[in-house]
Order: sequence, then C-alpha cells, then structure tokens
Amino acid sequence: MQVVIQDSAQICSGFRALSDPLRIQVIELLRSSELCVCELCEKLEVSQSKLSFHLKNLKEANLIRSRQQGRWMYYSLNLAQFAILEQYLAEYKRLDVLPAKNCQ
Amino acid sequence: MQVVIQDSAQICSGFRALSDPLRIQVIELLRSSELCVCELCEKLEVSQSKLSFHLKNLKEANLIRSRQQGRWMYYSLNLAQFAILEQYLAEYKRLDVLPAKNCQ
DNA sequence: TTGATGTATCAAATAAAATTGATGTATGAT
DNA sequence: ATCATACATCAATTTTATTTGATACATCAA
Repeated sequence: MQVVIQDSAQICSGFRALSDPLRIQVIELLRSSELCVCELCEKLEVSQSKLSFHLKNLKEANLIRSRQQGRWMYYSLNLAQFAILEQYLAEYKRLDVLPAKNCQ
Repeated sequence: MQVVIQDSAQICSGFRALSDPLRIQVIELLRSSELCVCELCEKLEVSQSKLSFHLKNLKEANLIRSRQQGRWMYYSLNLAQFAILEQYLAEYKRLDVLPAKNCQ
C-alpha cells in the first residue's frame, strides 16, 4: 500500500472526520464488510438524513468510498487513507524529545 | 511503550484534539523539544489566551503533559497517547473487508 | 511590599458543526 | 405511466467549538 506524504490540512481533516462517535461507529461497522445505507441506518438506529450527513463527512475526508448499485449505495473503507493517518502518528514514535532550554 | 486498549470515546477525543490546525502546529513544534507557553506564543504568533485554550484541549486529550517551573509552564508530548491512537488506526491495516451481501 | 511577568480562566461574541423534518431525485417494480 | 423505495440535499434550528478581551492568580524581582 503506497503511502504519500500529506500536508497537515489533509491530516487535520482526516482526524476531524474521526472525531465523532457516530462516525467511529460507522467505520467500525465497515471493518467487516461493505454496507449499504439502509443497513447502517438500522444497525445504528439513526435517521437516514443524519447518517447521510456523517457519511458525506467521512467521504470528504477520503476515509470511505461509495459505490452505487441500483437504488442502493454501498459504503466501504478506504484503507489507504487510514494508513496515511497511521503513518502520521507513527512519526511520533521514534522521537527524541529534548527538555526545554530554560526560558530566559 | 505499553499500549492499552481504549474505549472509543477516548479514541474519539484524541482525534478531536488533533482535528485543529493550530493544535497540529503545536504538537509539531513540540516534536523537537519541550517548550514553554511564551515560546509557543511567539512561534505561532497567536494570542496567549487562545493558545492556552488549545493547550488545555490537547492536555485533556492526554496528548501533552505540562510541568511548571517557576513562572513558566513547559509543555511536552505524551508519546504514549500518540501510540494508542496509532495502534487504533493500525488495526485498519490488516483487514479483509468483505463485499456487501446484496441488499434485499 | 510593590510591581511586573507568565499563565489560566471567564464571559461575551462569533463561527462552525450537528440535528431535524421536509423535499428532491433516481431507480426499479407494477 | 405511476408508485414505492433508497438516498441525498436543503433550510431552519440547536448545539458545540473557537475567539476575544478582560481579569485573576501565582511567582519572582526590586
């Protein structure tokens, strides 16, 4: 999976999309399989327009993809974008953070 | 570095803290060393009360720590919390996401 | 003890995000 | 052609986050 260096605006908007409990529930449901809106609605017990709002949000952050089939819209994870965010955080792993120089 | 399973509320609030451009700038500055508020203020060209608001936000998400020394407050990264968020995202790496069962 | 400095907090104002209910649009069934 | 279904979008409202300027508090220096 190719990982691309992102600017921090894109990183930010990825994290923003992940910062809502309902959206986290959505992506956790999508972990096991692609799902259509109606199934997500049922499982999450949430109104269709509300869900649609959050799906759009995740989609704009590039965390999910959609595919239309007939009347149904199927959503699935875009794993590459998860990898990008993961990689951003991974860079905080091997840091050698210095103590502060004393201030004045 | 020990990694603990977190509930998704904590994960959410970590991502929320990372979802603002100024807060991202803060943590990127803290990558190289601990810094005091006055240095962050100068480097970010931002008012002290605004910065204080965002530092509090990062602190509540457990992403940074603070240490008082005399009149100065030094902030530094809490790398363990970064690791927790990283690990959460890493779990999306080895998924085998199934195609949807057709809906009806 | 007085005054200056570094930082946090507060209340008010503003801005952004989320929810709701209604409506629009495309698809497919009859 | 008509109707029902699945979903998106919109406008109005509500909720939450952010900014701003003022003030409070602790620390230190004189």
